[in-house]
Amino acid sequence: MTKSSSLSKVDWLEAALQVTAEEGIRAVSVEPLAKHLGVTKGSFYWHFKNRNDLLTQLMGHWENIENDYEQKLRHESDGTQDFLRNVLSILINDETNKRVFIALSRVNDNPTIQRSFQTAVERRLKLFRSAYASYGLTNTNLEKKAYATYFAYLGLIQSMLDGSLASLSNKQLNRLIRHIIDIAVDV
Amino acid sequence: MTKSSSLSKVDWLEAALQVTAEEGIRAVSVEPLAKHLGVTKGSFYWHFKNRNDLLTQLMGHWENIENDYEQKLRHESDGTQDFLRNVLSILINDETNKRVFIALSRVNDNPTIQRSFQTAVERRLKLFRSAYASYGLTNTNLEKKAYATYFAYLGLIQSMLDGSLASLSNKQLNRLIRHIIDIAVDV
DNA sequence: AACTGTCAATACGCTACCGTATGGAAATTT
DNA sequence: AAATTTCCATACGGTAGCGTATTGACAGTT
Repeated sequence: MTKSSSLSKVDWLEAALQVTAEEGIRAVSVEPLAKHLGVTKGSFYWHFKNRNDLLTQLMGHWENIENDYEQKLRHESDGTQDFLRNVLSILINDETNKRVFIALSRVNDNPTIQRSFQTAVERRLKLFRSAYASYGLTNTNLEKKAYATYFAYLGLIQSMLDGSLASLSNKQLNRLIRHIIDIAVDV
Repeated sequence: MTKSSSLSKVDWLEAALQVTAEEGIRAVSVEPLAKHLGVTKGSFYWHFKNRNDLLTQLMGHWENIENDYEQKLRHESDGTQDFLRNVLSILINDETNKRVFIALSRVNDNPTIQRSFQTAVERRLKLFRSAYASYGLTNTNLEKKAYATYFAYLGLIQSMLDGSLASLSNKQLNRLIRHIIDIAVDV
């Protein structure tokens, strides 16, 4: 950010992603974002057609990040015993990933973002399906287990972010997370 | 709404609750709401101090509704075998309850609403705890099971509303819901 | 040194919403 | 019937954000 005198498109996208994680998509607005980057919106409208253009490109950026993420995950532990455990552990503990995913889930007035979110949902379901397939599950058993795990994952990360688990100590929270993962891994 | 020539505070609260369910808290705005009720905001500011006052009173209204709800639930099936099954079935199938609960979960800029949401979360956890207590669970086993069920519930209803389950047929969806409830009931 | 392209500042108009001030009609009270 | 209260309309000013138009600084090119 301070490395170059003039801003690139990627600088804007990364700032936008950060704001998304911290305050949600609605807070990704051009004037505040410009102020955050220390410029005026004159710069913004040079790089982007309009706000919606930014959001669309932001979704592309995010999907690239998620692709790399998935590649890494699969490359590291696909087919092994703790593939699912690794996947869940990372999805649950990566603060930015969690926050962006939940932020996207809250959007209800932007079809492009909603499609991106559905892609992200499908990606997670696919990860869970391949894990359970490697455990020998098939057909509806596999589907049911994949969805059950997805719901538990979604409910958990959402609760971690909305304050519902604020009364738990760190130790209790970690035990709870481990328990949720144990249930998912247990077939 | 057409029953009386002039509006009462409750008329406004119910309209606000409906908008909350349909489009979220952010859409509960005074001028659109007035238009929806066929009046101007002159009326609104007679009934309420400001928008925040409306939201605060809306939370009170909602908590009353939830209290009645819980009373009814407990009165009907507390202590019986299918208490938990009834609770989940109702929480999952009542469209308005679901939508309002999720709408409240999305608020991150209004402490009053956030407190109301936490109260609603706590109410659901308490229902689950009393169910599992009647099944003989205690201490951390009871807590873990209550949270696991809450996460599954939250993940499910959220997915029902954000379109993640749109590819499922009604039959498939109902089977999935039944499966989630079965898991919850199975101790 | 002049030219061109890149990035940004400034100024402007527009929309949607909040909140206030004031006046008025209808109902209710006295 | 006069007075008061209840409920609402209208008009106004203010803020936040979007998007456009114009100008300008600076870097690299020729």
